Amino acid sequence: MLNLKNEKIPRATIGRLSLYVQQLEILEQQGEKVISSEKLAKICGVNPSQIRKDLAYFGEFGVRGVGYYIYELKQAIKKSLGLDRIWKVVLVGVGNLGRALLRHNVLIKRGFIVVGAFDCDPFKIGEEIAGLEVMCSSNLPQKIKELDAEIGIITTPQERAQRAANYLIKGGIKGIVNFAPARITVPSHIVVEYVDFINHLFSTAFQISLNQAKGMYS
Amino acid sequence: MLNLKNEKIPRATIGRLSLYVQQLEILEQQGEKVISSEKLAKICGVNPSQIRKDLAYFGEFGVRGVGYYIYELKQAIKKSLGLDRIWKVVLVGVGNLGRALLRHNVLIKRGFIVVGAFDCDPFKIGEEIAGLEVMCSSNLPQKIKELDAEIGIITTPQERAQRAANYLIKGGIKGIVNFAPARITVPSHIVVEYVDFINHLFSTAFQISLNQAKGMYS
DNA sequence: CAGTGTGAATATCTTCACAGCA
DNA sequence: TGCTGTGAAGATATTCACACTG
Repeated sequence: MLNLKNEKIPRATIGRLSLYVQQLEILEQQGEKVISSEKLAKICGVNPSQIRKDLAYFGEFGVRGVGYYIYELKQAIKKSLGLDRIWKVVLVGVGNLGRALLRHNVLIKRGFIVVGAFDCDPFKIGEEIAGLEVMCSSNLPQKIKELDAEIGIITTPQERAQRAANYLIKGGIKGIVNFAPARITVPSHIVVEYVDFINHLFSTAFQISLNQAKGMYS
Repeated sequence: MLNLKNEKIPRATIGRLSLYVQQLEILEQQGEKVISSEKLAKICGVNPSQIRKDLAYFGEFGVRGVGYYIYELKQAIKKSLGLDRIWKVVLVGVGNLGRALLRHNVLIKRGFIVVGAFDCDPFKIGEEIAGLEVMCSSNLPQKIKELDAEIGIITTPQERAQRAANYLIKGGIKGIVNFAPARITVPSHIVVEYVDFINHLFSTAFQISLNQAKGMYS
């Protein structure tokens, strides 16, 4: 159950909370118990007030004069984001990227369990990857209900992304994370997030070009 | 060579330009020649003025009363971003994700050629993936120079990200795209971009939880 | 007294609205 | 006439600065 003040939360805040959770987990592993917004800010590369503001959307988790108890803060953030439970996910498109995600333990580590893998290529159907048998995409609508999945990950090529989305929608999916370089159209009650890592390469290349133009490497 | 007005470009603009390029390429494949900011906006899911403003940072590419010539616009954006050439990239960390990126043709399609793959695991060194022989990470500093790479992609586990970064820095890398869930410290003249797709899953889960709290599915 | 929580100030980003050009 | 390019307005996001508290 979400517990939040009835302000709306900036998109950017959500992205950072994810970062905080990850860094808090690392600190926890290192045996740290308490951290100040200033130190956490340094680790995350953001401004300390930013952190305090971000957290304030959800409640008061800190102790004045002390800081934040790491374990409690992590739990509080996860609860605030609705991450205090397992989310069932189906993945559509078992290419290189899809396989990597299926085998990547980061999903399960963060509470996302892939309960079904789908592809439309007959050569891939039946193959077993990371303990899952690849199923035919056209079974998606029915399987989503059977498997009780709420989130769909699309890792198809660009031209098949919309079709994958259509299957997911028909199955009653609640949210889609789209790794394909294509916009998709969905009913407004379905959440869509786009993951586009090429733009980070573009951005890096651009910034390097800027530095070069400034004569930084000459 | 970059050609831009000497304003500074919003970060968010760069991210969208990447999106425009991809959509323009799709339109081009579909045989379209001209497009208005309004139509492109609809395709990209943004506001038309946004597109015009984004483009205005780099010059005047449109024709009033007509729109934008797709091919010319795409070229102009790529040139503006410094993407009118091939960028040589090295990849460090040949796990599931690293392999997927090496085999993923999207990199080369966008002008990024991986010229070297590195790992510190003796079992992986020597293995051939996508035509590249995996080399020992400790050779990075020397190899980066030999191969003339400018961008490093880090796909190691979290705890080895900083070491990978150190090797890259020693080799004189100009930019780093870090897929590992860890912040890294680098000298200020080196560009760093973080790719964190877990945050999109977090964000999706959170928004679904919000919808549920609003009783949207009840 | 160290460090949170927060209103107020600033900076940044987005959208509007319309002048101006093909 | 239709659509771009752009200043001005509006909306968001970030940072500052300090009152407040354990």
